[in-house]
Amino acid sequence: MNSSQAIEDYLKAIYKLQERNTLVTTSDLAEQIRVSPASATGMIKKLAASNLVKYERYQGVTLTPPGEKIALEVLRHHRLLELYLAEALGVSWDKVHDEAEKWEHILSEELEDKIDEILGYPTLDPHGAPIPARDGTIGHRNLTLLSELSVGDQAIITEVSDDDAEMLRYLGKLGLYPQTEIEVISVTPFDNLLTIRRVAVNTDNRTKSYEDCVIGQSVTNCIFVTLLTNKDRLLPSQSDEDEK
Amino acid sequence: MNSSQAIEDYLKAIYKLQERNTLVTTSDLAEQIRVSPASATGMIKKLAASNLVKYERYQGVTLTPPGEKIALEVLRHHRLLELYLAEALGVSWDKVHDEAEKWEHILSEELEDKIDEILGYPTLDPHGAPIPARDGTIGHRNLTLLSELSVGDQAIITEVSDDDAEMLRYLGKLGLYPQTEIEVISVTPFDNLLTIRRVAVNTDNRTKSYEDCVIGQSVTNCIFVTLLTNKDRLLPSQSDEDEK
DNA sequence: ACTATAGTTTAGGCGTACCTAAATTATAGT
DNA sequence: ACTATAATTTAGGTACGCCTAAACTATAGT
Repeated sequence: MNSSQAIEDYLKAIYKLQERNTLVTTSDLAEQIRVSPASATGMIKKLAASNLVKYERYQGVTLTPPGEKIALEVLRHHRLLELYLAEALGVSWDKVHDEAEKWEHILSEELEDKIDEILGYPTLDPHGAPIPARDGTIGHRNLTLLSELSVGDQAIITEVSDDDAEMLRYLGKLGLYPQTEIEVISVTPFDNLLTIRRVAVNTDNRTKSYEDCVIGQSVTNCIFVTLLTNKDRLLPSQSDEDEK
Repeated sequence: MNSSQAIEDYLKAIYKLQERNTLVTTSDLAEQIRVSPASATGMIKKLAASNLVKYERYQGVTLTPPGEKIALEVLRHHRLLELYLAEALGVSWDKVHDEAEKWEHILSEELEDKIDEILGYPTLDPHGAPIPARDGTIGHRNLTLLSELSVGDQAIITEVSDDDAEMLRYLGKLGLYPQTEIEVISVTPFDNLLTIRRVAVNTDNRTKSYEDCVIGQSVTNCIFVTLLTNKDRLLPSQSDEDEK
């Protein structure tokens, strides 16, 4: 595998963009990697020449199977390392991403296996993202953004973006971690500010407490959720009561 | 600290060569780094321009204080990582060097501190080499080579070279680890083959067993020892008996 | 259908770190 | 002291991955 760090970074970025956007453009990629569009064009051509991506000028870029394979390997390295750093070395969740970003490119298969074993073959990283398996399979998830919810919706946070340390510190302060149960209390007509009610189980393990916060779009676009259906709902909501 | 991986490698190599040779030449360095002499010259000039080494054409190279500081930091990273890989991740002692070689350049100070703490602030790496302290101090050791010993000499292995995996596997097979007590049984007149008696404490913790092996110069030049004086001697030796 | 603008590519360069081949300098043997 | 040899440096070149500036396409609005 003669893929340099730069190549791995590009493939990973393309993979992540493909998860969300139908079409991955040169500028999307350039922005994600923080590189000029001209540089991205150059690398894309190189990747296409190595059959790692499919590419037609002005038409965007798509991973080929070999390209996706490498992307998933890098992603596996990254997410296993994030979890290892958090669990074994006590690195706080806002810092694991940047560290893992450096380490992912030099992690040997042998060490990866040891880490995987030590962690007990985990499937989710500290931010809730699925860890690809060794064979390159990865659990599919629905990527509903918190910003897409409406008043009264109840949901479980499944995942948060891992690449902005300051954002993660903020989310930590608000208690918005993966697995947290929330309800949308209100939405402003402008700027889509959401008032979120967070449900926390008290230390007695029987009663629950609620805490509300107001968050803007840059935050609600970082948080992925699973919408709870009526059956799943665990707390009486404003909208339920309205229906009566 | 704008020192690239290449710069760090050069400084570390110069440091290691300085420990042994009085004069570090361009070709010594080129050989150590496995680079052409021409490349070494180029990098040396660059290091000299950054005041990391003192250099005069054809006269060899010496670390300046700032250069030595970086070298010791890299060495600290390397040796802490070697020990961490061995202890926490169960990597065998012949493989820790190559892995650490990759990781040493991206280890952050924060993670280094965590690793140091987890390991209990160790002073020796798995091959017996001293780990520089955070402040850049490093325990001085006498680097007597096993190849310098004579018949009848008894010694403790203090350290072995860490950079040749195959050699380390061989040493492991022979049981020649740091802290092992040995005696030179015989030396051949040609090629300096040494017959080494290794002392092993039996599982009963009371009796000792001995095992002999014959090793050549490429092996005896990899092993550093502390010579035992008569007082320290723990087993009756051939030469002691000869003196009677 | 045409033009303004946004997106993309080409052209030409830069810095790092390596290489080989040729020229130079130092050193040791006679 | 001189020359053969070994060590070192210079000269010129490669690959990678980035950059800016300029040229080019595509697309949306009139």
